[in-house]
Amino acid sequence: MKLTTKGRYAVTAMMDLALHESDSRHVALKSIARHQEISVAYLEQIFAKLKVSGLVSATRGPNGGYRLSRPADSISIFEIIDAVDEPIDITRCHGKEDCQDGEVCLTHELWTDLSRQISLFLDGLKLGDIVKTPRVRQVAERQSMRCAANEYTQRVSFS
Amino acid sequence: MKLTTKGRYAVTAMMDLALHESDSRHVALKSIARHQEISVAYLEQIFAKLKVSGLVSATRGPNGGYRLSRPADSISIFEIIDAVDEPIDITRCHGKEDCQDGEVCLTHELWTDLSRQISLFLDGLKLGDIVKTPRVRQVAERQSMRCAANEYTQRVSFS
DNA sequence: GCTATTTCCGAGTATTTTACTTGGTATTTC
DNA sequence: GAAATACCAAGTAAAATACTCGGAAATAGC
Repeated sequence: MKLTTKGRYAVTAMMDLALHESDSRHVALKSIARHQEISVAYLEQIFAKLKVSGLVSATRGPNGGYRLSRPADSISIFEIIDAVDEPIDITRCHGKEDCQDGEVCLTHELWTDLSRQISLFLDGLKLGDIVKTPRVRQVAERQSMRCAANEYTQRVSFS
Repeated sequence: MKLTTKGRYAVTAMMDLALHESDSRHVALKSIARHQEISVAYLEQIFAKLKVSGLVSATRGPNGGYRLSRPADSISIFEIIDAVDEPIDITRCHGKEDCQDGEVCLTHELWTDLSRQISLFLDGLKLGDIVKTPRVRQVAERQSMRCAANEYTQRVSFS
């Protein structure tokens, strides 16, 4: 399983959704973009995949946006990353056991073991749990403060 | 910590050395290249780094080659990969906790935890242990058979 | 000494992957 | 009908990866 910034962004964005889970409102990409400093266009790509995987659902139009389609407690980090990043095996043969002349190579099992280990770890981590940690709540708080301030500045300078 | 084919090759090559640990002879890159189907030139790059990290030592000239500088039981897979692959953090901020405006981002701890997890796993795996598994021994056996056959064919076709 | 075999070294390069952007269309609310 | 949003397809610039190439230095055996 590959780990790229895309996967990181996906998890971050999903956490943003999870933080607003109770609001019963949809969250617009624009808002996530502001909070997490990712472009809307890039977020669109990411959310297209998240939607296909059934992790989020969307509504269009004003006040539209995305929401989690399942409770945050039931969504694992693994699922999120798996949805957006190409699932790289670390193996040369893509898990087919034909790394070398149709047979396994010396290190085949090593990489499959490692992959499994990573997957297990990430599958044990649920979005809901992470969002509940004090550290995350604190960061989230900071982010909304900052954005509120920015929006105020914008309003003032436009008037 | 990044995981690329370079890292895979390094581990594979080191296993090749470990398999000949008892021989008290040096193993030439040419031999590893044959066994593992990696070009000598590329192996040279990899071994340059392994040498700097003190994992192997070399002698030049005919019958020269490389050997492990420590017993295989004391060398972890982590050390090998760490020696050849750029140590990527999975974090945006390279572990500095300034991912966002000089502060940590929502997912900072998540990625550092994962990195730690992977490192621990790989550090627990010692070259010596892996080389002792039946599967590896079997694959190694196959490899030397195959190469012996090729060498025979070469000799015959050149004469 | 000569030759073959090996490691050592510095560059260069082709391919692939990543991380985006661009320019539009469709849908919905007010 | 205007604004806000999601949706979609393609293109692109930069970086990383996975190598290759052409030599130079050391060493063993003859």
